[in-house]
Amino acid sequence: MGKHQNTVGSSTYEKIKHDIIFGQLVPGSKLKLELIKSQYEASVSTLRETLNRLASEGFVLAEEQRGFYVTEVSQKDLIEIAKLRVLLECHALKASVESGDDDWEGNLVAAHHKLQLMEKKMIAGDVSEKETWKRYDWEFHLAVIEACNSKNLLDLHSILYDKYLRYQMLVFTFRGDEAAQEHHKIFEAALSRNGTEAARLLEAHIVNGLEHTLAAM
Amino acid sequence: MGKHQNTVGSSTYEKIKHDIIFGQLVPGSKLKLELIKSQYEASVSTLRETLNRLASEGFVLAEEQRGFYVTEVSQKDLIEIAKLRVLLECHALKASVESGDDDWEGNLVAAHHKLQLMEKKMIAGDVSEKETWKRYDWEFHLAVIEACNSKNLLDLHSILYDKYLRYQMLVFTFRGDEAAQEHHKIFEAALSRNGTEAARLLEAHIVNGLEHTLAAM
DNA sequence: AACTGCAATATTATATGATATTTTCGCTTT
DNA sequence: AAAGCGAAAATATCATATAATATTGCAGTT
Repeated sequence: MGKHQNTVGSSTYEKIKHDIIFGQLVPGSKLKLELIKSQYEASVSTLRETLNRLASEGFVLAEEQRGFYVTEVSQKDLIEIAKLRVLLECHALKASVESGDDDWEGNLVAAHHKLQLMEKKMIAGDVSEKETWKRYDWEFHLAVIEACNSKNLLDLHSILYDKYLRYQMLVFTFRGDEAAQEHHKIFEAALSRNGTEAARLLEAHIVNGLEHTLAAM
Repeated sequence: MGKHQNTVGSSTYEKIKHDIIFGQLVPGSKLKLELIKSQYEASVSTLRETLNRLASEGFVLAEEQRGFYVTEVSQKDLIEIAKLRVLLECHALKASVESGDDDWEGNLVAAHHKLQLMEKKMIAGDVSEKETWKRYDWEFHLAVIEACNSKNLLDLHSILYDKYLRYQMLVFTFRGDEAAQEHHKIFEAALSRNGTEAARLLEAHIVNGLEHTLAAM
């Protein structure tokens, strides 16, 4: 069967990135090679490859000859990231809404539907599936902008989304019904091809999330 | 004398990145580890660290278990990069012009002056210092946006600039007087704190460069 | 006694060569 | 042609050696 099996490298990459985003690895802490070697069951070389990748993306700080550290968090950094996300995601949204085809619409409807179901569960009090919710939120936001026709833009956005997510996870408190309604409005505006309005709503959505997170920091 | 000596890792990173940007390593070609090992005088592991970093930044394509390739070039990719550069650099410019202080002005004046001198030489026919010109062009563009107050934005811009530069180097033909005049106008508008006008000029500058490069591809 | 500078030591990061997997490619067979 | 089978080549991983940094302890000074 074509089940492509992962390399040690790619799976430790996923694990460490996950642990940084979800706060298992605390901001500013040192990633001593020998220590995380046992933690992640990989050799030093493999870990260094991983940490170098994460350093390029900004999740890890690589200090020449002094080792690796989990990137620090700060209010200033969060604000920068939120602003950049607004800039890139709104831009991508407008392009996407303009050129999205039927496949795009179908995918968007599906993503919104799944997210909505998940949000209903969470509003009802079931917070057990934090990670699944995160995935659906990501898939929805991606579905909206996916037809923007720029791989470069989608790649940059993906990293920014993860950095933003890290802050949300840091203070994890679900915005609940509010966020769900914002998603729904963005969805409707995008589907009716009103790019300007959808972008306005998306900006508000991100800024509200930012303020929510800042307040909890 | 605190001249901090470079690690093998960081210097091979610089070398390989340089060779990709300046076309010594041709787009699409395979980077066989044993082969480049002798070329760059580093061990396999060290090279893998480097190539992983470059893959994160998009200069190298890492194919799981199949090795590394110099990222392909295409007109579509160039257009995407130019558009993103416009989006990010113009945004940064406006923020920078609004909040730049006296240090910023001083630095900008110096950078513009040096660039201008270089451009005069090149217009006079001396194309020997391509790399120095590149550095001054970079320093000028950076000086303009440096006061934007967002490290995240500057980091993203830096990578985008290098990707754009790679295309310029690929077809290297100096735009000469035209580009020099555009730089000068951007400089004047920025210095007189006219952010909107400066952004308009910057966009035109990038788009003109794009068209020049596209035409030569 | 507290402080400074220096040397010895321990710890950690970096780099390498060797080994284990996996893929690629040419050859044979159907 | 297409599929199957190895040998050769390339990649991924590891354990270890080397080089750098941090820490400790001690002597000399105030």
